[in-house]
Amino acid sequence: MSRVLITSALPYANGPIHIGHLVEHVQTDVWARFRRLMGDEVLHLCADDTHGTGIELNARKEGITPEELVARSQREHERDFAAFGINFDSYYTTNSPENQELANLIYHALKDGGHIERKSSMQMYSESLGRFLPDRWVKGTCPKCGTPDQYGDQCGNCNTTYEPADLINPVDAIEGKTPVLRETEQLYVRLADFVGELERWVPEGVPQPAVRNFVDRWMEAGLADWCISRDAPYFGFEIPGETGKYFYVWLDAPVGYIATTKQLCDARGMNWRDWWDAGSDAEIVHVIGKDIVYFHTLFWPAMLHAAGLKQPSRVQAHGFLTVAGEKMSKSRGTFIRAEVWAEHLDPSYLRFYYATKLGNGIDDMDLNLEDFVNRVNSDLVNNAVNLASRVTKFIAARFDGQVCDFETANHPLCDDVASAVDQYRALMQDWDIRGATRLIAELGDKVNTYFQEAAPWALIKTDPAAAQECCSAALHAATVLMTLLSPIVPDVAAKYADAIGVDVLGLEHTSPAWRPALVAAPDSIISRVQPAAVDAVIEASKQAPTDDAVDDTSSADLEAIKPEISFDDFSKVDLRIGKVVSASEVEGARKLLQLTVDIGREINVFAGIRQAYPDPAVLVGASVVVVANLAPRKMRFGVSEGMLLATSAADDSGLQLVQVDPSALAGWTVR
RNA sequence: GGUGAUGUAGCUCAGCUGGUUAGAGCAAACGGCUCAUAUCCGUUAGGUCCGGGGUUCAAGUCCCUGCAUCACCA
Repeated sequence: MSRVLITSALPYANGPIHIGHLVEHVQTDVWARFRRLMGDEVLHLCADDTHGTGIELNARKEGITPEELVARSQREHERDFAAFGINFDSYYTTNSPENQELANLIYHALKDGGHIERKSSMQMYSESLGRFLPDRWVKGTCPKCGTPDQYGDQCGNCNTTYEPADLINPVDAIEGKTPVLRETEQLYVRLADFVGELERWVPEGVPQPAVRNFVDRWMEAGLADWCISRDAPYFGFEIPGETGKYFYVWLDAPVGYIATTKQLCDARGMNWRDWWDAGSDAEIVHVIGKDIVYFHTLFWPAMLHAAGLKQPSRVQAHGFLTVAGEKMSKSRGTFIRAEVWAEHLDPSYLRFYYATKLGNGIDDMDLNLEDFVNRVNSDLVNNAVNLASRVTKFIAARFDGQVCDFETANHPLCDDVASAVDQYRALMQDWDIRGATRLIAELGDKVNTYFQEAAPWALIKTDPAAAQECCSAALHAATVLMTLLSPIVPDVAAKYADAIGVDVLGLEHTSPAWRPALVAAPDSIISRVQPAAVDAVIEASKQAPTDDAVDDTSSADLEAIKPEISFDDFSKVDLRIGKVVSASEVEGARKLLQLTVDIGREINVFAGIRQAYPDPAVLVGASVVVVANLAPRKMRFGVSEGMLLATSAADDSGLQLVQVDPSALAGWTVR
């Protein structure tokens, strides 16, 4: 038996859990349950990440204290994870005494080891706010390409990185006032001190080739010093021995893994050091998104090493979630909160679907809604669940719930079943959850085929004993199937277990020698996904882009106003009301729609709005605004004789045509 | 801009260190069963393995190059 401590990255306490978070937590939970199934001792831990300027700012926006914000967030997060069957041994918070104590411990170890350095630098300071400004609180014109309204760390247009002070005409993003430069002294960890140690650790702790690639490149480029302090005011832990300095949130966030262990161990009368001391025999596994690989493969192992604590046995990274091939979007209704999903759709559906897509790589994963419905209905409900249902019901109805012995040697099923268990273990151990799911589906096919060909409903008329043997073998296979499925969809497995009189399915139930005492017909285990329910989730998730006060990207992402023009310039543009006569997709063009528009005469227009109007027919009859005197433009598909006014956010999300009241007639002038 | 990943059937993906005729599931068409949640079984059809070069007796697989998509940048 091994001991495994496994974590997901700590969700930031300033927003709701959404289906993107769940990719990670489902993956972690499936794996933790898998290890438990294999008989290992498992601690599955997580916590809210609660510090930093983001929390402070959001609390201020809402008029509550950071502590109140953080407490509410934790309640909501715990509720959402529980709804999805994420089975934490503890879900704690980084804003805890244990975390402060352990952060201090690690800091002292770094300091005593001579790895902390002081450096002073000039930083942007707002006199009216009385604080230094984080990079993204400063905006101004890019010093390289001249694009206005860029953040203080990187230009969104030319991607140049720079310091906030390099911006032309910098202003703070809160009040719009001009900040001053002021000298400040900060603490840095000399990460380069740990190069030797990291070179040793990385090959064992970072087994995924694609991730290893990243890390090796960073190591080759050289490790820069890491700034771990922030000036007051800051929501976080004050640095011992300093005045007005706080730990940067990324210093104490991963320490939350240990703090949560300590809190749990204290409650259970265990010692956290049994898990985290350098000599511990426990496996420590961190599941993270690929965006935070740097922290978990360089900073974190270095910190742990300095403090004489155990480094991760494995850092397991995953890609991001897209929905329908695109980033989650509030306006498209694909920014789906866990809470909203659970209101309309069974969480097991999502767990299963993610399992069919989670491999060992860091490729992004797409939630394709049509594929989702097909996959869940065919592979889970029709294949596996229906199999469990048909076999148990048959035995309950025809054999009074009794199974009998059957010959396992040379049985058409038994070898396949046994080898499936072995393959499953190997695939899961290597984080190929998708492979394991495929294996389960294949096994389901085999058992269904066996049952179909053995046809016990016919056989029972001539040879009831043989029919019972065949059903008993099928039940054995179905039990194995449900056991292998249990880490992925525990609720489904639990209902099956109930039908065969078992508390929790375990490895012992996968033996062909095991017999249930009595087989009952199960209650409806899980029903098929209703496509209408999927539509309802999307509908319920749609919101205006500016609707969400918690999201800080709203006003910040507006495009800059263009240079001034004269009235004469403006009056050169002839805008007319147009009525859409017809609209259709353009063969071979991904973004274009072809429209015929009546502006007093009919013109042909190509518009790059297909993504916003997947069904062009809805546009017919719409009253739109057309630039009527734009020079015709020859495109690959024909000539475009006008342009339609449209609006969208800076990143093209929320794209829509500008439409006017239908009482305006075709050809009217817009002025 | 730097770096990484991906591109195989309508969809989602397998194809290990190069080796018969490129596979599976779903979706489609047809046939069969009736124990089961209209489920299950069988058959058929579906591919310029992103494009262009190259190495090799042999390339989806290796090398170069181009294109497209996605991501990360402490």
